[in-house]
Amino acid sequence: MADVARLAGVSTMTVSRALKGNGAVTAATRSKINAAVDELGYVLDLSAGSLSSKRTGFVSAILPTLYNSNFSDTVNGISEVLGNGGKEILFGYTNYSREREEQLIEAMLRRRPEGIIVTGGTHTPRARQLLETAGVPVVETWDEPADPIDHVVGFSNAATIEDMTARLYFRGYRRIAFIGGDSTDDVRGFARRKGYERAVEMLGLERAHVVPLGPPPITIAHGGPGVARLLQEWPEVEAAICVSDPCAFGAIMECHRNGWPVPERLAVAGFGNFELSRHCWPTITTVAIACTDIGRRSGELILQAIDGQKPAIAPATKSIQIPHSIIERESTGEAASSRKS
Amino acid sequence: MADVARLAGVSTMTVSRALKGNGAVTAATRSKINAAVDELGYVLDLSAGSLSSKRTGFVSAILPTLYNSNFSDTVNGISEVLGNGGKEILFGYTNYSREREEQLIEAMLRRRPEGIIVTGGTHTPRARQLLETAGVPVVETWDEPADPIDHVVGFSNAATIEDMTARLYFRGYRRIAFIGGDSTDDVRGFARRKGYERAVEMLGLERAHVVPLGPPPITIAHGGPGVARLLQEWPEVEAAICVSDPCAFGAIMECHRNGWPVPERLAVAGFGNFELSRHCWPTITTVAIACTDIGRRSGELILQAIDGQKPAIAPATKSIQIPHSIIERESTGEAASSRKS
DNA sequence: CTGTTAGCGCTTTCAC
DNA sequence: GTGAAAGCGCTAACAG
Repeated sequence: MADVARLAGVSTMTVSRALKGNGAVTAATRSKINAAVDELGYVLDLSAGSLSSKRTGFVSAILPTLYNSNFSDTVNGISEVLGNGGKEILFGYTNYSREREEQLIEAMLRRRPEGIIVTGGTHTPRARQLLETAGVPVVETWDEPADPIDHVVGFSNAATIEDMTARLYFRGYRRIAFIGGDSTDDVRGFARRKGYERAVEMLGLERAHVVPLGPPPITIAHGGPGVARLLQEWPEVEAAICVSDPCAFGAIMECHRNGWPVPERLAVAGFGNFELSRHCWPTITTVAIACTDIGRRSGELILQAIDGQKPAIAPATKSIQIPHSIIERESTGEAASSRKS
Repeated sequence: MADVARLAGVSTMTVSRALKGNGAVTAATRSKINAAVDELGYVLDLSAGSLSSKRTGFVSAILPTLYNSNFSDTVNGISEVLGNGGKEILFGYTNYSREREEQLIEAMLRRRPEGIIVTGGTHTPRARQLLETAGVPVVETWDEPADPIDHVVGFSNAATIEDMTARLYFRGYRRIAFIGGDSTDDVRGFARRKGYERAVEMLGLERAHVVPLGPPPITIAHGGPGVARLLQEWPEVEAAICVSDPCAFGAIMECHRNGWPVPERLAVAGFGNFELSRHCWPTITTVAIACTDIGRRSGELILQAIDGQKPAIAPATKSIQIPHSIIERESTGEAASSRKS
């Protein structure tokens, strides 16, 4: 920067102001500086700047996995808002491990993020403590933590599947099973299963049946074996709710393979409204969440909190509810009436 | 850090050494320091450290999209190797826009990465210049650039589809179409289409037929309309090679929907060996690339180059070829013989 | 094995 | 609108 200043015949301070755009610099000096910048191929060094300004321009975002377009949507939402706010995002993936999350949080804290977005409301004690004492706004997403650290942008995973179960009941299904959601490592899948069980109880259904799939990530590959096991364990089952759309898709493909018509032999529903489910044959009934909005709202909250910190008035902790909706498609269609008739 | 040093009764330099792990520090002083760190809840500030040491610990990785598990695999490979090498990764997504890539490169350069991994070998002139003058190792991946900037970890997209076309020919198919690959924005898809056309010519097939899908990203949604249009434009077609697996999947689902048996009425092949294709019904014939290896090798190259720079001997620019293989599955199975008989 | 000194490249703060 | 001085929090380099 000193070189640029010398070449432009000004001080480094003026160069700094010109490059940041906001500072008050004459058009003339500005163009001289730009010329010098171009000639030297100079690129501003933000790491030096952030040391001095005490604002790194980083926000951390920690998510479970790269391989889930629901989370990718959230990432997109975060990027969109924070990008416009001039922040860069440091992404980290936990692979559904709380220990890994703790490590990631610690690693990111070393980069002095101005805000932290995490997925879910359960963390290791140390992770929680790190987040609480980090001194920057924290947003927990995709869940409704019992005891929030700071801000929350989430929804009740249990409620979504309660709704789905009720909807299947409404369509005439009585023997409804759940595939997945047995591992506490997948906080959200676990909550969905709980929602299923609660709904079964409230609707007074004869039986709740859960097919365990083990620890996450649950992928397409889990659906086939899951549905095969379900039909063996409970041949009278009429409908299966899968912990997620990819799992539902795997289940449906297995049904095709075995000549079990969907939804006539077995209705299948998923979660997440993945692209897959819209184009699959049959199309898959699912729970739609505004995943991108989760990211956007989280980003907005962080941005506000960063700005808000300056007036020495800590902005009130916010909890934003993201709505969900049941999308009924072919995989649970007309079946109920036809099977009854 | 001064606080920690005071509490532990040592100098900041000793604290710095203890915290980096490598420095020579007595076990006794080290434990005193750790105690002080824990008591104060101190977390090292890497941005300050990197200013001083001139090593930021960052490596940039720029990819086309979040929504493609092939690239996610590459991201995973990069993370794996660079994580072990003590580097953090700054990810950026271009959404297949070269302008966006240029912006990303510039933004990342401001963070002084120690290495840059980009996807593909075509960049805007300015982007190319930025990469060339960045003074850090650059790896181009997923392609075989005609004029590489520095290192390359790639493969010939054209060759993969030449192979696929030849394989279909070998299986008896003669009327083979290609779906997608019409947009120059998708460098790799475009190359695949070129491979198809070359193969058609070399095999002396009667006709090359390409169904255009427009600019990327090409998703599942494109497959259905693509195949419908193909069968209308060229009813005699026997096999379709899709620019990617998701597209092939969409095509197959459309076939189901219309009662066109796959592969009996139309054989379908894809690219990328997505999880989808292994579990779909029918399973999808595809090109498998060692995507994770692309990431791993790129990471290794960067790591070597960073180390190598010190001995003042610039390490030779390397070009690593990633192999591909054709995986034949049900979507192109037995059809040829049966249709001939 | 530990401490001292200097300085990384920028921005803050204040003066003009 | 521009400049000078000081310092952000750490580590390189050297001395002991």
